[in-house]
Amino acid sequence: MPQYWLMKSEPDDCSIDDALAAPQKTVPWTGVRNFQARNFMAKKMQVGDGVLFYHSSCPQPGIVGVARVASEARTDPTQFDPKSPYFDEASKEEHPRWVLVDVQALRKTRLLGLPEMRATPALADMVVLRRGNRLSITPVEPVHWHAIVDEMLA
DNA sequence: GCCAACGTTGGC
DNA sequence: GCCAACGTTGGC
Repeated sequence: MPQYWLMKSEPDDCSIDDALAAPQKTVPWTGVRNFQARNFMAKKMQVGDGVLFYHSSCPQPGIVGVARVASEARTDPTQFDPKSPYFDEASKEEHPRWVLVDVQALRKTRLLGLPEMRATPALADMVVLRRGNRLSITPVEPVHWHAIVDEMLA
């Protein structure tokens, strides 16, 4: 069964346009430093899963594209790089703490902004809309995936 | 810049 | 194992 995910990226760091411009339209999803989000990648994601590409921490937060999980989880090399903002001193090479998956952008969509998401009854109980949610990766129910993707790709 | 909300750390 | 302090996320 395919599963669906919403993945947040700061567009200053990696926007949907950046992902589409990358080789094979594929970018390594570096920098996840939250155990719950990590566990989604390490234990739940499968190649081919659908991804809603979300821009966060920007003037117009919201869904901006559709992507797919393009690799199994593997070690995130930035945790070992002292010059990286994602460096984790406590993570040892023989026991890496953080993983990433590759994400392949499929296409850009119109902006489905956060206010519009909140105003859409069919999306009311999406995990990402729950009060106080800060997870950078959240599972998406099939009903929500289809409500969004069917309309945006129509 | 502010602040709500949540995660992590560390003392006990 | 509890919980206060601190740090981070992310919308506004």
